[in-house]
Amino acid sequence: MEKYVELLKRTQLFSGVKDTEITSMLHCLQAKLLTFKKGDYVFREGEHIDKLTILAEGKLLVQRDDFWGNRSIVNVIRIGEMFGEAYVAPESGSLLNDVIAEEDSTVIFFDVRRILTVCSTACRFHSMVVQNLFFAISEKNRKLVQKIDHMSKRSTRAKLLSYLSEEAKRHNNNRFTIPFTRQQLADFLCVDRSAMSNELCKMRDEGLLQFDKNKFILL
Amino acid sequence: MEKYVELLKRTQLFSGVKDTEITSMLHCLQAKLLTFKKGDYVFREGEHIDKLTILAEGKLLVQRDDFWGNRSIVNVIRIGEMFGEAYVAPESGSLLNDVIAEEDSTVIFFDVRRILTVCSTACRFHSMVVQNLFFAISEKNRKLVQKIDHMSKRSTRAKLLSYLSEEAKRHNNNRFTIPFTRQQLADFLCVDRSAMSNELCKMRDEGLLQFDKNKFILL
DNA sequence: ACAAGTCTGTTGTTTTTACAACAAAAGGAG
DNA sequence: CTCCTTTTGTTGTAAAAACAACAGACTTGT
Repeated sequence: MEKYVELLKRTQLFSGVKDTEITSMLHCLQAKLLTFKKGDYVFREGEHIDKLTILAEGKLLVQRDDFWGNRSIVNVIRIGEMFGEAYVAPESGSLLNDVIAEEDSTVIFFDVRRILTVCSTACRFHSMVVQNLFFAISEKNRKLVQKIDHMSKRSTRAKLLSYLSEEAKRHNNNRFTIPFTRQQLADFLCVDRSAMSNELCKMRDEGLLQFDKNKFILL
Repeated sequence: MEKYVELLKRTQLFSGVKDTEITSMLHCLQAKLLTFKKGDYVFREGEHIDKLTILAEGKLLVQRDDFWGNRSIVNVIRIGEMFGEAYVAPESGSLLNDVIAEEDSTVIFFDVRRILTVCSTACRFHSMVVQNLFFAISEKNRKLVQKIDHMSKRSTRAKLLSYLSEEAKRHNNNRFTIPFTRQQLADFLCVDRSAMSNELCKMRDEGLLQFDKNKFILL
């Protein structure tokens, strides 16, 4: 656990909290470390969760398979990112998605109740963490709206352009790497993989962009 | 303003706060009342907002028109509901959507900075409001994921079924009224109106549901 | 009550997407 | 290195959605 203090220091949740304070908060929040093999479920849809998690190693996908077997990827959790913020609130209902390890992963679990119930004596920085959590949920909220914006586009091409240009903007660079395989990108944008692959190649042939695997260049 | 204390008492933000305390908080948060005619912009995409708002009268739509003129409705704000929570955080960037009065509307504006900076002396219930705000953002987050879930469905029919069955579940009743005209529902689900209208009628003919205007019955 | 405008359902046509199937390329395990 | 699996691009066909255009029902304002 101690080895992840450096990582935690750079996360949104512990932003501005010092090493020694993080160490004491790990106890206060009853932090636990769990590992998952590729393909393992971290959470299942329908579960009632009372844990906030930060990813220490690997990669997670927040996704959902519907009745017809179509998969929809809602979000990717990368190292240092969080999952479960939206379920910190009491009466937040059951989880709407599966969370699955896309690679062998290590996840830090925090006790939710310990976060909201400020322990004034032990952790002076508890309130700062609560505020960080607040801003984190706020930011995830805006990201979800952005995703809705991509998905709202009518054609596969428009969805791709919307997503890719946002990634370019986010990286401040027209060269960037996406965290998806083709199938995953299709599941993220909710379109058919082969149709999307086709569209990507057309766009490349038209000189709109270049790509190699999951490295893209917008032109 | 005083006439809306009863309304505010029943909102998520002021849940658990007494009348007299709400009255004093209205000053503390520099509450201001503004009215909008049908079609007026309450906020515009790209704006930097520093106000939290609660709708007192009318109806608002959170929407966005893309390059090709396709409109996407992200959310409806009904009386007592809130907009702007996700932009309370500093550095939350510019607004991603337009907010438009769908009917003549009255909106209460609160100063965001006053909400986050707890004034310990004046308002004992300030911290409760902050917590309420926290839970509200959290809930909106989950609602956005639900919307993504509807939109992720591949066919118009599946999108409709996903949306309508959630509404039925939310109302605890297979009879319910939706807050949309056909065009708006189409914009909300990001599909073509006529195709959707067609699909609705097919579903009715197959005995899956009944409808009259925006009243629906699932069978 | 009337006229103008909006909303809804309906139809036919065009375009796009989904689906299925396969081959080539890349990556991994033994 | 070789075999096996996964990923990606490609194609043809079937299905679905978008688009356009219009008529009737319903609203709204005068």
